[in-house]
Amino acid sequence: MRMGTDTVLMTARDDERLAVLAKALGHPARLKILMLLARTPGCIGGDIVEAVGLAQSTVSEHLRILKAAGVIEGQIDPPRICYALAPGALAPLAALIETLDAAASDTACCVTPDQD
Amino acid sequence: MRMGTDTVLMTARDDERLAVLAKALGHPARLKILMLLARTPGCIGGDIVEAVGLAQSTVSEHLRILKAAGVIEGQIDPPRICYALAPGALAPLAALIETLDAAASDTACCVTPDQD
DNA sequence: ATCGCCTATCGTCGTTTCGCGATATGTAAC
DNA sequence: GTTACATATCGCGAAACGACGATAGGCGAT
Repeated sequence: MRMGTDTVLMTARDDERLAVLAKALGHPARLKILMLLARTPGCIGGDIVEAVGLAQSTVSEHLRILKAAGVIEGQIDPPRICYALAPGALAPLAALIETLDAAASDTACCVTPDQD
Repeated sequence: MRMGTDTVLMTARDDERLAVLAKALGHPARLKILMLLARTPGCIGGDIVEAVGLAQSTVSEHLRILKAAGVIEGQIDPPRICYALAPGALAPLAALIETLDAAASDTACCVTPDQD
C-alpha cells in the first residue's frame, strides 16, 4: 500500500502506532542519533555516546526506544553491537505527512490569504 | 560576524525544531485532531471536542500545542474559532524522513534480511 | 580465570506531559 | 445592562519522560 488513499479513513488505533513512531523522532538526542546513523557508512556502536554527548546509559535508553519503535535495528557483532537504520520503518509516518499536506491545500478555506 | 545563531556547523537548532514538530505528531489525541481536520472540508471548532472524546480544556491544550508547532492555524470567526491544517508545515519533517529512508538502504550493511 | 571493553538494566530524582474541573475572557443576541 | 455560547487559561494530581550513576552481563585478550 503505497498511496495513502485510506490513510484518512482508517484512523483506528493505528494512531497509537503512528504516535509511537512520531514520538521516537520527537527528541533532539534521538534525531541526532538517527542523523549519525544516516551519515555513517557502516554500523556504529559506542561512538554514538560520544557523538550525542550524553551518558552511556541515557544513550542506551534512546537506542532502546528507537529500536522498540522499529526505526533502527541492532545486530550483535562480537566486539560491539551494530546499529543501523531500519529501511522503510518511517513509511507510515511519511504517508501520514503526505496525506495531511495534501489535505492542507484542500481545506485551506479559512486560512489568511497572506502569503509570505 | 554576528553569527546567525546557526549556520552550517551542525543541525543543533534544527534538531530542536524538528523534534518539536515530530513531538506534535507524537500523541494519539493530536493525530486524531489532525486526521479530523484533514477529513473536514471546511473548518471546525468545538466539534473537535466531541470527536476526540476528551474534555474541552484538554482538547484546547492539544490545539495550542499543534498551533505552537505550526501544524495548524486558527482564525477567529466571530461565533467560534476556525481551525485548519497549515499547508507545508510538515515539509521539514517529510524531508527528514526521506533522508533517513534513503540512507537506510545505503547503510544497510550489517542487516541480514534473509537470515535471523 | 582474570582483566578490560562495550552494552544493557536498575534505581532514583527532577521535569514535563496529560487529563480533569473550575474559572475567566470574548462576542453575539436579547 | 444580562444571558448564552465557544474558547482559553488556571490550578492540581497522576503518570510518563529524561537524565544520571552504579551495577550486571557478554566476549576477546591476556
